[in-house]
Amino acid sequence: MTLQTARNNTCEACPTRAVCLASDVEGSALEALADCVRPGGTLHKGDFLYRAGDDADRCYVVRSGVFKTFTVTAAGDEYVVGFHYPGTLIGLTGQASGCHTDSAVALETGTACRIRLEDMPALWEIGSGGSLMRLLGESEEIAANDHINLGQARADARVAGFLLQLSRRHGRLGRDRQVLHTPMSRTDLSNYLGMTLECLSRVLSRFGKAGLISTRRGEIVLERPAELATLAFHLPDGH
Amino acid sequence: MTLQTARNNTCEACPTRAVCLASDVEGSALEALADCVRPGGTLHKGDFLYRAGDDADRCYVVRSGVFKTFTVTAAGDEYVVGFHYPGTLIGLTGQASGCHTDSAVALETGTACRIRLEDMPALWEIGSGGSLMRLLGESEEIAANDHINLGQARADARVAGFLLQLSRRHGRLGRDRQVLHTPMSRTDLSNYLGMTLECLSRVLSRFGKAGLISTRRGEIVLERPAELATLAFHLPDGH
DNA sequence: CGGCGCCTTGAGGTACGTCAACGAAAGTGG
DNA sequence: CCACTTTCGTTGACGTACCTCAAGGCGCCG
Repeated sequence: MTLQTARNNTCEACPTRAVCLASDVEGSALEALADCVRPGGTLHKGDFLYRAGDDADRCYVVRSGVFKTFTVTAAGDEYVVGFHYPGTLIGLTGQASGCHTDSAVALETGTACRIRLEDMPALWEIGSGGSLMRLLGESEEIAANDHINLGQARADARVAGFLLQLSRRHGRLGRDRQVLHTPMSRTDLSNYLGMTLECLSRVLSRFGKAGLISTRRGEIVLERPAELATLAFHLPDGH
Repeated sequence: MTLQTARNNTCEACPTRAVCLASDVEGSALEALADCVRPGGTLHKGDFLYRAGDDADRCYVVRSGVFKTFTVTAAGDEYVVGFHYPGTLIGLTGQASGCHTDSAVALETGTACRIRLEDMPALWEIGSGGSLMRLLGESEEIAANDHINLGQARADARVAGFLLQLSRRHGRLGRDRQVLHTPMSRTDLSNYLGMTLECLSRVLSRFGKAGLISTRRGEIVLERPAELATLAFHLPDGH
């Protein structure tokens, strides 16, 4: 690997830099940041970023692609806990016990940056502590949003709420808010949303027939976001 | 206020110290910690720790009592997002936007310590960064647990899962794992669990008649935790 | 004692889970 | 390139659990 390609892996050249740890960092501090935040190798669909039981001596920020986190019960059942797009901090679960309690797997080709816990103090010194707090706050907000969303009795409301949240995330990433990139399977999505595969399929079919959305492979297009919003719970501002 | 009573408010004298930021800190560093973590005044039932819209220039750790966090929709509907016992970090929501998106209110008399964001780097220097990560990780784990729990279709499973999670939290706090302190109203609890008040009441009645639990005012006693566990989803270890 | 929250219990409709079959798309081997 | 296999997604019929609406205890406080 040449120096040039190595440079391309730094925060300075990162396409998601604006929504990540480097958002408040300028100039020479960027180089210091590169010592703390190490991009990992390319992961392909099905590759694990980390597994349940691994030492939790670091956490990760998604750089590209989409990752799914999940836990497996003693009975072998899988529970999908989250879908993580670029600029999302993951891998904090297990900081309490010392090893990860969940696993993270790539849903498509992507990369993630590793942050070793021992580098955390340096991160604060560089001045990206504020960015770190922002990422932590976003994690909490997504979790809170999910909590409310899953508490909704109606499947329609849960699906609509998920689509709108994902739309907001797309907006923050500078993507088209109407064309949602959804590399996860129906099985994973229904698991995540706390409903059966069949129920999710029916809801999406209904939305499609009503002209609210259209579905392509690995993509869901919001044709009428405003009408979708009437189906979901509604928070005061662009939560 | 005398010096003595002031000392009683420090981490050194805190009853929940072992599960909080001070768990890894010894000796003189405890004094430095006291400069970062300031205990707030006593809050009584119904008092707000913070409100949606307040500047998010600090976060909080519950020191005593129980707090509830919730968001209010544009329509005025309240959604309970969490119940927070001593040793829990709250107030991170809003770090992204600059002001809190949820509110925190005391469910009974209690106190919370404030951590100003500007003191965060000092926290890391003192050496309690690891503790902070542990608290963050616990937040994430609770959120993940809630996500799975709420995804359960059966109300029985959701309630059983909640009771068992609360039991584990009691254990960490050194309390009796069978006698759960539950100062929240049925309305709040049903809201949190994503079901109606009536449904929750029926489930608790059923559990009571089956001899699994007994309910007193502000208390739920787990008579047969093992049988409750068969009703809830089951994670590999003491999650 | 009467008023008021809070919780409980009851009856009926609806939505989602379950079981099952079908259809569509991608990957495999000849 | 084409059948085969596998995986994934869709659609249908039925039972059950929860939501809705409604009435009835229980504790608290004036």
